[in-house]
Amino acid sequence: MAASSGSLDTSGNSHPQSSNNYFSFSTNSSNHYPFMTSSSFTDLLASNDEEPINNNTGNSKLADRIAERTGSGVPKFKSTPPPSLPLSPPPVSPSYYFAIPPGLSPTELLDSPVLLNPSNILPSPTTGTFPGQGLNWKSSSGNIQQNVKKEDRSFSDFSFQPPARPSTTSSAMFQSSNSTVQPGQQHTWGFQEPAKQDEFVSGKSNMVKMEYNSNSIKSFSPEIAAIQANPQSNNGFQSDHGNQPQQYQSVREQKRSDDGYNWRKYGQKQVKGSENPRSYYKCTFPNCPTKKKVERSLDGQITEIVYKGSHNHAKPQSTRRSSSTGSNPAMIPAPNSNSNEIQDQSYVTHGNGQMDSSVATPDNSSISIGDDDFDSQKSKSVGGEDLDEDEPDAKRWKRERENEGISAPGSRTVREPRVVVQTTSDIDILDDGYRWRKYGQKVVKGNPNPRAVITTYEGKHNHDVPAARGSGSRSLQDHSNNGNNNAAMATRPSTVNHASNNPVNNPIRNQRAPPTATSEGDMPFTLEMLQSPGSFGFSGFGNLMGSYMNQSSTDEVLSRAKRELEVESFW
DNA sequence: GGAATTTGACCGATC
DNA sequence: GGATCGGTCAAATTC
Repeated sequence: MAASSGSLDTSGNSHPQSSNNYFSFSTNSSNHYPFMTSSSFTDLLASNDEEPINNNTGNSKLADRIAERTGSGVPKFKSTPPPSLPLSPPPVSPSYYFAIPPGLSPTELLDSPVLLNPSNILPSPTTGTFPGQGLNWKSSSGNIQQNVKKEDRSFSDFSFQPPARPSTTSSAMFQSSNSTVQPGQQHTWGFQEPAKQDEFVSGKSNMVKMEYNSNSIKSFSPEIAAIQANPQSNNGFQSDHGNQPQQYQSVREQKRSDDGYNWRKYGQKQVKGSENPRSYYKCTFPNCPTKKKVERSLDGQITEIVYKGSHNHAKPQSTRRSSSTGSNPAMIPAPNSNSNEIQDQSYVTHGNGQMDSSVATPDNSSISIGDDDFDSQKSKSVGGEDLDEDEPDAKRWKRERENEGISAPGSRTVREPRVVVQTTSDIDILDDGYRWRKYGQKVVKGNPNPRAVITTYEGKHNHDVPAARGSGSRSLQDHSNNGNNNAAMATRPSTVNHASNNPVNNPIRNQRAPPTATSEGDMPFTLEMLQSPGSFGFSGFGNLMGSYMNQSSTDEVLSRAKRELEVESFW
């Protein structure tokens, strides 16, 4: 099938054989899933040479446009071997990814309606808070002007904190600085070197001093935050402070979570289809049924977190964490504090200062970071000396990956961490006419847009669209059905937020195809969704929550797609 | 010595 | 009914 990553049919035609109809980076007809393969961003982008993204505009290739905009060319996660692994500076300055196109300020970007649709923002499954609230992201574009200043403040608050010294306490991560972002100012992205990381996600400065990461992490587990702030974080970026001795926490040191709860590891298993060991944790609170699964890459970085169940107790005081690891006061913000604007972005924080309310919701929510691409992909870090502690299997994995050319020695394949709150009952009828049970939602790490949504479609419907759906969706459906079923799948989603089309933000493009996906028809694919109707459609700032917008016509989709493509060129 | 982690074994679900 | 897999248990180990 023409399952293509992050695709949107902007041509109005459904060509099963032509995956590039859908904003796809997949241009190789023999490989419709480049992001699931060893292809690097560069490869993928380069592939546009053959089959440029079909935006019907004849625009320059994305890679070229990126290069034009940035002057730096397309980041080469794979093809450009890291100079010397973890301690070296990133091949491309993280700030590079924050290049704002001339004439467009961060504020303007944030003012994009796509950011502001609160209906699309789900509460944290563990905190019940709404990430967007913390950022004061407005739900109405009509107030943009009035709120510009406020937006600016919020933006700067969560994002562009100058790097503090590594020894700085984690509060730096969430400090609610009122400093104004200087457009041209260079900021590190939270690749802060952990002065010390004796907690899994300790509130160290590295944890979420992630100027860059804050965007993509703020709504999620601090584990993720820590991971992303980790110099070895999944983006393959490396610390700007790379001259410091490597002080990454050991596996054992990472056992504790700073999501505010205490967890006890009760098992670990190597799951099939993933090279990463999966650890099982239980909440240590008596009778609390909450569990979580954590997958780590071989270098110890979390690639996925799955929460199961909900806490039946308030978040414990941070006594243990305080004593054990130099707790991060900011991780448990004082209610209504200014810093909540940032802290709300983290699972461990909650603007209302209550955890109970939040923990009551998980069963009804489903939020994830990462997507099934990542679930199934095999990419892993293989280039780091982190592998010193690898077990034989890990070494084997490394060897296999190298043999497969997945990642050249010394290079790093990135993988997004994923947070999933498992759910037993979120069913919605979406605009594609089908009833969907939402089980996960992802944020692309490394994506400046914390709300970018990638919806992964897996398999294909074995039934018709349920009746009584809007004409718009029917339009899409009928249209999609003109092709084969597989192609139809690609067009069913009514929205596309191709945040992942952002070459900078598309680590998933490096992902390999899942081993279980043996046929095109069964291959999972992603559609990055445009967001709310009338949205700016800026992929880099798309609304994370709510993958589907209520558009009612294909034309509208196409129109947005075009706009989005235009915006995409910023990246 | 206690607490936490590790890890092999076991169990249930699914194919 | 057997194989496989994910999840859990619990003894051993580590800190």
